[in-house]
Amino acid sequence: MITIDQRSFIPIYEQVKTEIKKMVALGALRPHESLPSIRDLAGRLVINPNTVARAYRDLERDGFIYTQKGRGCFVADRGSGPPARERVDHLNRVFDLAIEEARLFGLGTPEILGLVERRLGVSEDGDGSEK
Amino acid sequence: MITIDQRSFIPIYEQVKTEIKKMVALGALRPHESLPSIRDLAGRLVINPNTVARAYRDLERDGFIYTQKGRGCFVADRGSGPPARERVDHLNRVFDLAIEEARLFGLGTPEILGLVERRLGVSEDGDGSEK
DNA sequence: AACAGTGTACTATATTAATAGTACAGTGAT
DNA sequence: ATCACTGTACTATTAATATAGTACACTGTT
Repeated sequence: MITIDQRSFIPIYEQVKTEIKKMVALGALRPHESLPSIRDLAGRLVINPNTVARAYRDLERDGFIYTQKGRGCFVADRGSGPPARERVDHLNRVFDLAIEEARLFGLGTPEILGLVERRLGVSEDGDGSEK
Repeated sequence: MITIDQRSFIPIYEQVKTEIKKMVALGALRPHESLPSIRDLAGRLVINPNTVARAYRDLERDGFIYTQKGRGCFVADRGSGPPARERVDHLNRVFDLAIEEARLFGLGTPEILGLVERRLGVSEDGDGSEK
């Protein structure tokens, strides 16, 4: 389920937004399915209801969910939500940052490609842990 | 050189710390080499000297640099600094997270590999911007 | 001695994130 | 109507970040 890192620099409401968006993108939450209520989610994450409300408010503003007073919050229809274009841009940013780290570490293009291939193999089946 | 993202959720002093640590790890800054003075770096990054001082103070506490009043700050002599093993683990974590995002987006292994190849091309020479 | 540059140490202020608490209005089942 | 839920809207407070400004002590050069 949704998890929160209290010690992260990323604001909690941003973490909640990211987790919800991930679950929608994954299909773990389907269109028109109801989200946990503000107070319920706040209770489970042991955070303030205001913080969850802030996250839900942002998500509605960005078209990921819609709310009905007195009823709850629901996953929006896929047509809405951010266009694929923005998500592609985001993905590119994520990989650019990873690549930058690798270059700072001194890796060249072929080494980075090899690293990714290895990690892709790892994440194909396993749980991501090596050891 | 060092760059700062004013809109990031990561505190500026943390970004400064990370950049300095990266440069040390890379060898761009060598042991006993002098760091930019607090006021100088603050001027170049257009941030408050107090913020740079905070970063340097943390770096000294963690053993990455040492300071001499009236003279400046210098890179610590380190067999210390994080061992290569930890840095490799870190790099793996960074790429695992990026790959997870890509999978959540619905990309398969070959698509992810293609994406990385494209981004590698981008970061090879240019400034990272597309359009 | 004078000076410029260094780190250090304050005070004060503004902003944001997160909390606590209260209150109100809408929904649906009883 | 009542009740238990829902979202919403406030106020107030705390903590962390970042800023501005001032001052002081130390170093090395002149």
